Amino acid sequence: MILREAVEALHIKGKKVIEVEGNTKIDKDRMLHQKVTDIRSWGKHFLICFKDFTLRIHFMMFGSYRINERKDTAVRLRLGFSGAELNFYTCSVKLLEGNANDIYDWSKDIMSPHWKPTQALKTLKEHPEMLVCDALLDQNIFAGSGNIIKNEVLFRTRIHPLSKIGELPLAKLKELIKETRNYSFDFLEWKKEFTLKQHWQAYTKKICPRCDIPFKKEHLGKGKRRSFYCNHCQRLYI
DNA sequence: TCTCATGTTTAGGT
DNA sequence: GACCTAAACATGAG
Repeated sequence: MILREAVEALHIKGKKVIEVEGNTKIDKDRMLHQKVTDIRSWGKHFLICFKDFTLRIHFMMFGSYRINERKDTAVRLRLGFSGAELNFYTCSVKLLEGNANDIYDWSKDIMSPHWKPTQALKTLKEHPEMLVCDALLDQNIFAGSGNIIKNEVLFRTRIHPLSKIGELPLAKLKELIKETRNYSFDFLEWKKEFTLKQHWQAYTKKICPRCDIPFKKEHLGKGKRRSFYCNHCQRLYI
C-alpha cells in the first residue's frame, strides 16, 4: 500500500520503461519499451501492469525498495522511466501472463475498497476445523494479513490462537473479520509514522497489558509461527 | 558474535 | 494426491 501510493505519485502510468537492470532470472527485457497500464496491489503483492502481462513483486521477509535512489547492494530489478527510477532488492519477482483482473480476486484483499467481509465469512465457514491462527495467515482468506496482524487481532478480539473457526459464535467470527481490516488500517498509519512497534500490544510482548500476567509465547499452527497471547483474557473456543 | 524472524515457494519425504 | 518438513532467499534487530 505504502509503496503503491508512492509509485502512483510518480505518475508513471502511461509511461514507457526505458531501462531494465538487475539480477532477477525473469525475462526482464520483456518490459523494455512497454507502457505501464496500471499500478496496483493485492495483499502483499505489488503489481505493475502492462498490456498483456503483469510484473509481481513480493518482498518476502527481507525485501526493500528505493525510489529515485540506489542502495549499495545488488539490485534484483531496476525499472527506469523518464524522470523516475524504481529499485527493488532481495524480493521475489515474477511476470504473470494475462490481465491482473483475471488473476486476482480483489474482494479478498483486506485493504481494498473491493474487500468483501462476506467473502471471508463464506470461506471461513468452509473450514470449520481450521485454527484461527492459521486462518489469519491464509492469503486466500485474508490477503495482506501477516504474523503481526494475526497476533494483534487475536489480542484485540480476545480469541485464543488455537480456537477452531467452526467453534466461534457467528458474532465473534464477524468481529474477527472486521477487526482484521480495522487493524490493517491502523498498521498502515503507524507504519507511515514509524510508530508501528510502539503500538504493539501483543506481538513480541512479555506481559499482558490488560491483566499484567505473563504472555504465552509459542510457535503455533501449520507454519509454526510465533504466537503471543494471554491465557487469561483470550478465550479458547474448542 | 550469534540467533532469529513482518513470508512464500519449492523440493523432498512419508 | 494429501500432508508434512526443510531449505532457500539474505537483512537487520536484539
